Amino acid sequence: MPELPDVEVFKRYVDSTSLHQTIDTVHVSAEKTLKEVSASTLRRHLKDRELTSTRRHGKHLFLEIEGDDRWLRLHFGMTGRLAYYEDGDDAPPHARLVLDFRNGGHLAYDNQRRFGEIGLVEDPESYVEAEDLGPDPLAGSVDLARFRERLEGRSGTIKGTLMNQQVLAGLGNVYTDEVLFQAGVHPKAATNALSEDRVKAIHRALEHVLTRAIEAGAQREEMPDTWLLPQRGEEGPCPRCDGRLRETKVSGRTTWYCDRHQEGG
DNA sequence: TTCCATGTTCCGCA
DNA sequence: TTGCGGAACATGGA
Repeated sequence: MPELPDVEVFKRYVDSTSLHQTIDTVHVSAEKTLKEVSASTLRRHLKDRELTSTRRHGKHLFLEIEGDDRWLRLHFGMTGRLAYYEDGDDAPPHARLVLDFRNGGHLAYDNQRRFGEIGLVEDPESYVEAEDLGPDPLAGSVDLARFRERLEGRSGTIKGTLMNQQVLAGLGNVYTDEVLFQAGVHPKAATNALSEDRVKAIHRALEHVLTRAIEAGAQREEMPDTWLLPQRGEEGPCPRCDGRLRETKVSGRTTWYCDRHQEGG
């Protein structure tokens, strides 16, 4: 689930539930999820403090800790999510980090698998730089010229390029398929052979898909039925043309595309 | 039981 | 040397 739109929805969720409340107790389990920090250090940085703001870059969510010199960093892997609750019975089943607020609320980072990451970083910018993450496509800095520049010199498939977090931060398997579907470009098209029009179409689809998906709360069932996403998982008629939706593998990932209107493979 | 999964990392190869 | 693509990783559901 957690690609850029999902993480943006998590960000807004934290903003509306968990800011400006004093953290009373910090529960940490499954320490393998911890990256830059030990459980005791994490507790020390969070206890008796408040979260004051949030930032997102690609699939990473950063939470500012009031009066502290570190930000909490959350990455959701394939199955991570957040849950805010007041009644302890509503605690999610695989909570790896729970913040108990003094007002009685709880914010839980839940992750069934161990692919996610919890860390403390100096600030979002230095983390992004240290990890060499590409620009966030919704941060306003990726206009067409910048986008073209990011694709320059890439020799693989367009799908592989778009999923590369060093090229652009935030696209994963599912939304990359959606972007290419809407742009009418085959996922196996060679990045360095794309025409200017194709690059333009991908850029346009990228902004549209991400923005619209966030508006839909990143809920698949809320997305337009002219999209690939709601039909993903079953070979059938394309909602945009007379073609058929097919499954294949690109860069080792299951890939869905229309065999008619997505050209260039 | 076997296969598959929205994530990243690692290894072999060009 | 660099970058690409597939395998591996952990865990549970279909």
